[in-house]
Amino acid sequence: MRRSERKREVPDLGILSSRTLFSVQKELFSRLSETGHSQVRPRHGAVLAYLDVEGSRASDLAAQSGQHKQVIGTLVDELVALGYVERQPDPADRRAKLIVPTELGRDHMVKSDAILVEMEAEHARAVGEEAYAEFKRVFQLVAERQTRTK
Amino acid sequence: MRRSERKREVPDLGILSSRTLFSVQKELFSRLSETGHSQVRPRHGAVLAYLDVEGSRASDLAAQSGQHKQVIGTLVDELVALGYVERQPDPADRRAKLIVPTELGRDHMVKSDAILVEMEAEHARAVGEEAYAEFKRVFQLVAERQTRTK
DNA sequence: CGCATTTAGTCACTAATTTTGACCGTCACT
DNA sequence: AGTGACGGTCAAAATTAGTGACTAAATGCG
Repeated sequence: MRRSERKREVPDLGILSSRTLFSVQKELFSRLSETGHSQVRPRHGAVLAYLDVEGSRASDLAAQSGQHKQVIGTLVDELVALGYVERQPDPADRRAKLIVPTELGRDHMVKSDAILVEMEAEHARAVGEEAYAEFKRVFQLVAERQTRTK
Repeated sequence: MRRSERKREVPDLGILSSRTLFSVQKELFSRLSETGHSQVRPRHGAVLAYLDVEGSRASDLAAQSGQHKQVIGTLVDELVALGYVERQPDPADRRAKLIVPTELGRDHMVKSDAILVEMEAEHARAVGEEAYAEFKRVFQLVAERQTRTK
């Protein structure tokens, strides 16, 4: 059997992750753009995906998303311009600034969380609720292990 | 519970895929560079991951990797310069060219396949062989479903 | 306290990557 | 022969990623 064929029939962990990631992103942002968030692109996910309603620090977002803090900086600039977040001084640390979602930003967060939940619910329905729950459980373990041993 | 905390404890499918993809890539290419393939970067994976020993067409690689064919073109240029692949005319279609791995390219392919297998074997050992096999089975279904409904 | 070190964030710059549109030659079908 | 689709490349624009240096504030320590 050809290698390309084998990769198609028995994809490795990297291929599965990559295919899943990019098609999840594609569906998510295409559906978000239908609900009024057409200006936000996947890369803004590094901020919006981890943002707290109470506000988050840029360096926390950098750590969680795995991006450099300079990247977070420009993403926040763009999201400020689009009206999704605001920069506020952090009362606990005068060096830091809190990135706080606006009403629009909170709407985006709520909707994208809901779309993700819905997408996963459809998969669960298709493969079986129990099988999907077990899949998520093991996936989380694998992701943690893999991240650690990098 | 804060949203960022919840995302950490119960990551969604996109977050899990992204974390897994990037740490798999990081480990794979760092180990490859220790075995003499230090010039090859993750993005070349779009070509090398799906390449057949018999040679593959650029447009097949584009379709399988999800990249534009222009991207495949530049990746192939770089891999040719590095001595990993050659362009040969496709006997079956005079428009097309076959991307064929050289000896060096085949070595890369064999080694990266082996490293991936090894990495997965370690996960399987940690979470249980059976659980891991079931995880892979469901992951493949989910990836297929997700790719289809994009 | 006073000094060195670390941390949060930004600025400015450079390199790399992705995306677009047009283009040529070949194929498949009529 | 004529037409539309396909395989691949070129060139340019737009987006994204990576570096080094810098300010201000917090932290640690003698």
